[in-house]
Amino acid sequence: MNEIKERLATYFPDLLGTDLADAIQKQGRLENAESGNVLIEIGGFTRFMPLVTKGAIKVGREDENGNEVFLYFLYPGQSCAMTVQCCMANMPSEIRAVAEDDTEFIAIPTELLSDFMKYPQWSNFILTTYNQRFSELLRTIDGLVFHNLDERILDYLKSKAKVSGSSVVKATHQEIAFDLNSSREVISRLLKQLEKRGDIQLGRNKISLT
DNA sequence: ACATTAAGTGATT
DNA sequence: AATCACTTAATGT
Repeated sequence: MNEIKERLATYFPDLLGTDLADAIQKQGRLENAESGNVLIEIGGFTRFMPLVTKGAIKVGREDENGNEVFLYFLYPGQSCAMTVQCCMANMPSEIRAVAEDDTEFIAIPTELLSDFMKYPQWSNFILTTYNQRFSELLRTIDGLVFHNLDERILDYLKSKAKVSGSSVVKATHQEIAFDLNSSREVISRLLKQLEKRGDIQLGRNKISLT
């Protein structure tokens, strides 16, 4: 049994069965990325669609002034709905995808995507990931609309903790500010409040969830 | 010991 | 909540 099929069985069991798994095994490639590697750049054309099998991928957007906004994380068993959208329409990417951790994924060449739609397992999978992303986006938008920056920080930290599997998050206030499109000072002050409330504990370059 | 980088603070808008 | 100007604290060389 080859590596790709093993990964599918573990993280994408719904895709197993019939010819689909064979096609993925044959045409897909197992790839690794180091933490910080940019997988998809804004305005770039994507050559593959990633199925995450290890680590996590951070997906973000940028406004016209170059401010970056964090959208969501992709975990093992998930994929990027945006890729499908812009690949099928042959449009440049609207988002940026960066490996948050040392990450492994199955890369599926984009030219196969429309072809894969003939497999019911695949079209179902696409619909499911679409729904998941949509829900996550709604949550993020809620935070934006209601200006609950402290809540957003907490959410962000929890997500990060999930990625590393540890309750200690390694990040500087500046990095958080960048991801949440805020300023370092504001993040520092809000983090201080959260610490006073007992939600977190601050250290240099690290934050512990409690 | 010194330079660099992260974090804290007060004032202003 | 953001920005500025500055201070203080931690860390690397």
